[in-house]
Amino acid sequence: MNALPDSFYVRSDVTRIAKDLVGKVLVSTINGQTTSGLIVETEAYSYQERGCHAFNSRMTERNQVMFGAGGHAYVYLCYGVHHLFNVVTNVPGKAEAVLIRALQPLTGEPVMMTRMNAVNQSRITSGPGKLTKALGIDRTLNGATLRSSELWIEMGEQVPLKSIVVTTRIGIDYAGKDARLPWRFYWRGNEWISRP
DNA sequence: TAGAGGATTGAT
DNA sequence: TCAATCCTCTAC
Repeated sequence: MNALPDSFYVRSDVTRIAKDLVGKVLVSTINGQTTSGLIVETEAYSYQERGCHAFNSRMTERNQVMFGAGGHAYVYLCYGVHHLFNVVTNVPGKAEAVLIRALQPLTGEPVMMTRMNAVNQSRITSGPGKLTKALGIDRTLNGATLRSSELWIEMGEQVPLKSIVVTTRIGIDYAGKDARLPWRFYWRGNEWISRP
């Protein structure tokens, strides 16, 4: 394991971290089975905007992990069906996080395909709800450090800024004008992004 | 304590 | 276009 240091996560610019995470490698070892993938799509969330569960620094039982130190996992259940994985950033008290929306599989593809009940590996990690299932991530990892033996993020490829597309986030129409913030980032031309 | 709705997905 | 599915949050 060669996990990114806490200093990577404990920074004050969540959009910068979201951009920096594109090209990094997310690794899980669950029940002795290792799976990993290149991060190709992310979204940033901050207590300062309405798209975020912690808007206005409102802390609840669900989102309290976001109020802790950067470098931990925030995992929650969406629509009662899908687990979504976020990376908590910034210092304690400043609730910010980066949602990992899509991966390009690197290792453990057979394990992922089994978990996904898939006959081929096409698009098995192209979406926030899919990649958590493929990597075996669920709410038992909520609050876990990203320097644990089960879940961590490593250096991957250096992605030039011009290869990162900046656009608006998906599925947060309820956020009003904040839904138009250019806080979604993805690797230009990568076939594993969740949608164009 | 009841009721509404969601940072999605896959099938119709 | 729509149902699945259940946890969380809000209002009463």
